Amino acid sequence: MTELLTKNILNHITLSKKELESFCSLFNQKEVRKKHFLMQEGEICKFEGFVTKGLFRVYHIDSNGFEQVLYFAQENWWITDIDSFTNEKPSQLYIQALEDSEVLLISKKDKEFAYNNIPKIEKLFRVMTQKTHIALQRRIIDNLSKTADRRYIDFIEKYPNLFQRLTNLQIAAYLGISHEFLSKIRRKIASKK
Amino acid sequence: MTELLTKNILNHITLSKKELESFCSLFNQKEVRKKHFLMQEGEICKFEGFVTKGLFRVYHIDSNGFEQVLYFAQENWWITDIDSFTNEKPSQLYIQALEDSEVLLISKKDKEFAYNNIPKIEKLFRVMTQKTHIALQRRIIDNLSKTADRRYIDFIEKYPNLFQRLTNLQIAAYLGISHEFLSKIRRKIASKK
DNA sequence: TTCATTTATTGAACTTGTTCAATGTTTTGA
DNA sequence: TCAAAACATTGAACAAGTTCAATAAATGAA
Repeated sequence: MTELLTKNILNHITLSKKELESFCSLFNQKEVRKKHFLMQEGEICKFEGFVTKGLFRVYHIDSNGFEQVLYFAQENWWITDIDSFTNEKPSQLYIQALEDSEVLLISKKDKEFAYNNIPKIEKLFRVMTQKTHIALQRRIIDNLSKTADRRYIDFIEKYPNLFQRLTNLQIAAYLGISHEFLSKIRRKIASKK
Repeated sequence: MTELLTKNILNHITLSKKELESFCSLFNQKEVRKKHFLMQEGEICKFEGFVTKGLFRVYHIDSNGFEQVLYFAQENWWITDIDSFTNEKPSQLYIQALEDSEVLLISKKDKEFAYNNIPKIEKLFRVMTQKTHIALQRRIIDNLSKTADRRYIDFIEKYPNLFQRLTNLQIAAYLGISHEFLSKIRRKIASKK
């Protein structure tokens, strides 16, 4: 059950079998059916999660009622609202399953326990946060410098697998454009081939 | 000389006087004159820096020759190219002083030393990276959901001090718009008052 | 299987932002 | 101090992206 998780961890740092087991035992599995929410705006995020099956979207609804997708999380990805979780304040985000999904959840208390008792866990999350940080910087630059068609093409190339599993509505909300405009981009690309 | 640095650290975590001194002694001061570069594209980022005087911009030049500002760093801010520094690969960023400035620099080797010998330093950088991470997420959502005039007004309110010290060219490069359009936004705002 | 719901496409009118070129203003460094 | 350089503003023509409304296609639950 935690096989995918241990593989993921060993990708970032090295841990003894004992440490791994000790850390993994802190997680609880949860099923989330399609369209159901792992978290909604206003709640305080009580967990950090690792997706073992399915697909989630993490999004925000702005004051005009438009949805912006912060990221998608499929198998082998971590999900949380780091702001709400860390600072124990109400979240501004929704986390919704786009397919029948399964996650392994760790509570804040158990994560603190791990920080204090398995020193390398501090490093694990520093390294992971750094990697996400780099990806976020990249995305900011891309959003500032690239047109929507370029961002769409890049998205397909970077996440061919996600592209298959997502509707155009979801992709448009990630790219920050209307789905009608995405449709026009798709037509333009198709006509060029 | 490291007074500002110690204050900044204690803002994130608690450290004994001894640990603080030991950590701070790993930094070297460097002056960077206005318009000079702390780092340029293609170099491998050898440092993590803490600004004690002046102002820097961290930016990227895209394939069309346009500049995108990732962030500004004034007194009390940290600067580095986290991707280049962490993964020891050529940077895609420029770090330039916009005023006569001073930074405290720590090398990768000395930072590793700190990680291994002052356990809480691991926590310091995890906590700092998390905070930046939250700010980056916020900015992505803002860039996706807000129009340029809104982003400009928000920028002024959030960084009144930076606003005073920056040219409109720099602010436009941060907001992701042309400086001509920023000029038109400014006129519109002024006429409304 | 069916029909209601969600998703995708299209066109027309509109808004937001860019580009280019000209002009005025401020800063700076020799 | 003064000329050159950098910065800021403006207008006109254009490109990128939105909105709204209508229609078609795909999906899903009973």
